[in-house]
Amino acid sequence: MAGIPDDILEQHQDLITGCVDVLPADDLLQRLAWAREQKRPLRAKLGVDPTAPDIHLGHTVVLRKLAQFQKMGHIAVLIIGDYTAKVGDPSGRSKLRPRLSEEEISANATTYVEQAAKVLDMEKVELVRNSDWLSPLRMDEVLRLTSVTTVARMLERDDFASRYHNNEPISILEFMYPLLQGYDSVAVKADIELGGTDQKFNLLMGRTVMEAYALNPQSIMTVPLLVGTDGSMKMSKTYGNYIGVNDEPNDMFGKVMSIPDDLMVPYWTLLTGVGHREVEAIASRLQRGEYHPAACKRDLAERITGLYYSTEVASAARTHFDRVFRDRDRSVDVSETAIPASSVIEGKVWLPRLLADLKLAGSNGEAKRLIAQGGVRLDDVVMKDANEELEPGALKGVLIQVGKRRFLRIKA
RNA sequence: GGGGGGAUGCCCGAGUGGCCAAAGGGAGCAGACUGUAAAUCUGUCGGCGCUGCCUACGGAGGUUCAAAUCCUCCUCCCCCCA
Repeated sequence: MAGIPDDILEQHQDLITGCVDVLPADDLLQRLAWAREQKRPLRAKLGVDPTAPDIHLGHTVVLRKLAQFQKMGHIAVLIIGDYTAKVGDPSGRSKLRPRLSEEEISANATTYVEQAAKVLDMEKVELVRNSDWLSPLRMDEVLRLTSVTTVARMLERDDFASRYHNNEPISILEFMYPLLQGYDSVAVKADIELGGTDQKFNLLMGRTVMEAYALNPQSIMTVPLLVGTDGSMKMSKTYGNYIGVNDEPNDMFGKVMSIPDDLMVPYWTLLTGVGHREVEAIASRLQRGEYHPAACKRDLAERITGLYYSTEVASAARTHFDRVFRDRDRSVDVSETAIPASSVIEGKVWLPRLLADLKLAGSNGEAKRLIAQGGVRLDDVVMKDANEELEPGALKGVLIQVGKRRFLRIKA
């Protein structure tokens, strides 16, 4: 690349690390160089629909990418899709999305911004809502939008195509979504739009729309979808395989520890902000057996926890984890509770009911199964009899353990 | 507008009158093992103090000793033709 300064090349390398697509080829590099020459920052757009109240680490992957632009002096344009949330993005969906109410959307938007602040410098973010420009659109403008593409092109898209072929519903409304998202790019005059790989179609549609509006079509960058703690499906609250940015430190640490080993390197790459050279070093040391997987995962968990809390808290979470799970030290801070009145019948406490009442089991039946499987301990003694009747007095101060990680102490 | 197909447990998906609380897989949970809440293996997986009872196979009725399975109507979805 003649005439492009080394530090721009280095910035470019940093930006594309972790990305799946950066299109068109070299466009980003040209823009970075141009921005340098013109002393004008680029406008990097990220649109998010406030469809869920909590954000998890999966959402932070693209936020971190946006934050990188921000750190390089470019403008992070964060669009809250309060209008598009009502339409519902069909991306990756096999079903129609439920439409959200205004109240839900606005509440979600608020918490989203709060949580995004853990990754982005919100002081410098250009924060806008797309209802500002989408809501007043006139019908003739909408029709102009619908004419920029064709049904055939819409149906090229994977999720539409598969739904179409699997006899699953696609509403016309859903066709509007990519067009509206593209119109957002027109409204904010985006140089670059970021998104997950599932957004590729929408991002490319943004280029089509921008062209139709006589704007220089944006560059697009996609980041991988983060695989959740189960190791197979994308991280999502509905799959229950997520790590929330608001999770308690011990929980966050523990959840990272529960990921399959194969996920360690992707997590280092996408979630830690650690440079790509360092990640490569970690990966090769792991592969050569110079870095113990358990140690690597602890370091990862500590690193991630530290990004959302202080390094002291993260280190405490590590110590806590080691004591409770590795060293099986039961004596650490376990919450205390009284015996619920509903558990005491005729002066006796029937163990399965107690476990169910304390939410340590979903039902009496489940509690009985847990006992039968040897998963219930009272003060470290495995309980074997599901019909155990206990005196309330004898339970005072007793540590109840269900499975490996659920503990509760009865108040003395 | 006409014709045809479909809706099953958290998810996917078998089941076309009794042996069905419903195969199989996934997720979840537990145990063993360990490097950890990885991996692997085993068990479990609607509720009820449970050799039985209750609730459940889109919704409401009906037939039958007996219905996820048959009939009627309704809701929603898909396909084909126009």
